[in-house]
Amino acid sequence: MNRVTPKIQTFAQDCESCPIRHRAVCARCEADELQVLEQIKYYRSFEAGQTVAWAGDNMDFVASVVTGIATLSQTMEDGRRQMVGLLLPSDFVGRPGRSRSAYDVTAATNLVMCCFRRKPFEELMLSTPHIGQRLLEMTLDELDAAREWMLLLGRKTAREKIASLLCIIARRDASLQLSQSQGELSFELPLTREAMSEYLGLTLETVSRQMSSLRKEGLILTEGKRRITIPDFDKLLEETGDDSDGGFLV
Amino acid sequence: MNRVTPKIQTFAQDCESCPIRHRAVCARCEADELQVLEQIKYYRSFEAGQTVAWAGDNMDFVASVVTGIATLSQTMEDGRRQMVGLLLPSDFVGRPGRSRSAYDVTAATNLVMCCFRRKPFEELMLSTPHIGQRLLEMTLDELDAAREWMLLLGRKTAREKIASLLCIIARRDASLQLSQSQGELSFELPLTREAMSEYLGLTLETVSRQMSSLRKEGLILTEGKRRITIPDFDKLLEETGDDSDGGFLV
DNA sequence: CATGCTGTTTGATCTACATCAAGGAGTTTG
DNA sequence: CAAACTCCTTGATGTAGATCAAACAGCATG
Repeated sequence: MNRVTPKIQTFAQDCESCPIRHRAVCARCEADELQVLEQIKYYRSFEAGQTVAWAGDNMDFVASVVTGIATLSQTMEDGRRQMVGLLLPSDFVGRPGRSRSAYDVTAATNLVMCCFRRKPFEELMLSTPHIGQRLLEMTLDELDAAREWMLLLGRKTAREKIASLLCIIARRDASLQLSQSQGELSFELPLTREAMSEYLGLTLETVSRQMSSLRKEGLILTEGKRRITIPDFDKLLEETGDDSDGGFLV
Repeated sequence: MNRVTPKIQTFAQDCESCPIRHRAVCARCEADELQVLEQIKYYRSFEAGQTVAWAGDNMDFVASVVTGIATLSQTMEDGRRQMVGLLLPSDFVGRPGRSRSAYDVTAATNLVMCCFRRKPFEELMLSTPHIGQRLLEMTLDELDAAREWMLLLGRKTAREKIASLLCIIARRDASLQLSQSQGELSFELPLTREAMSEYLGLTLETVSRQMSSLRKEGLILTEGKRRITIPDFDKLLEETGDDSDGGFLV
């Protein structure tokens, strides 16, 4: 009973050609739509730390992450920051119509995005119901993730927050590499301590202390600053405070 | 320059007949769709405190709030609770397909919901693109609200949290009653101190203390336990920590 | 090879909020 | 109209995590 994989959809089952959402199974792509998408799409690369869009920008494109990681953040006037979303490969950003809120979109690692110019994309959406359907599914998943995160932010301890984040990243990472040894997971942390703290509603010092504490207790192993190995995933999962079968998904 | 109203869509502009979303302007209702919706809809009433659906239930309906207020909560194994959504009249609950997460849905006040049986609703959605469109818009708004709330949960002080909540409820309430004296808002708090604490990630004692503190400073006036009057909305808004023009929407 | 520079760790101290505890105000109930 | 209930307030005390501060590790730079 391996609890790591079940909830994970791997790229293996994906529709490679659907640029909207590689992650999910897509059996509805039709040639002419894809052709239109082909015409309005273009790629953009960003270096780690570069800003994709500032809060308040009128983004003239919508995009999906091809490789790398981007973060979605809000900032208060006095500089307090809260990350509100983590964009991993196949995740989508941008919305039809106006958003009331404004987020910074920042590359956490080197990043490649597949962009679609907004206007033609919106037109395509109107004429192609299933693209709207797809976006609805994705948005509902994001909403679920945001609400899980609200529980984390509002009620979890620092230790539980860290454990939760590590489990989520490990899960997502494992879903990309089909090879994984039983129970043991190893991955490169894509976030600095500061970015983690912004995500978890903590300070970077607290993040560092909790990481050290997990390390001392043998729940995680580290090589250098970024390489993390989880010798026993289930054991770390117990530290998250989640129901044992709660399937987090970011 | 009245900052209270601008972001609020009033019922005045609403399409009364569209059961999906009264709040937004709907110019796309077509007779035959409405007829189908008519056939599959039914009303349910709940008393304050009653549970509409438990976490883990397979809800066999989707629904929109007609009158009253419902809350969406998650609970951890050890009983820690976090409210993740507040459903006000015209808000929608339920989703096509399965949700990974499970929420309790509870009536905070007496509640009337307009329900649609799930199966036929989903079928209607497939055959009627604009209903999906509408749901996408609503879901994106909810996602924005959830993300605003993440900022609140992760980074705001207790005082800022209370001020934010009061401003949000006052705004929503004002949008329902067209009559409002300049700057002064008065409303009935639909939540107990405990419910507020669950929403804000605080304890009920802290909520009570902060309310008292705001009262002592004259930022709010109270009659009994529930009636709140905000003599100067802008002043209270300054306590929220938000950008002055940040338009919260729940 | 010193000189930064960026990201991290660890320690000492402080504080906002939680926790524990008691009592009050407004109801419903017998 | 007492008893019991629910919801709220206020006080005393405890603590998780913030803040302040110093130093270190890995890298790039001149």
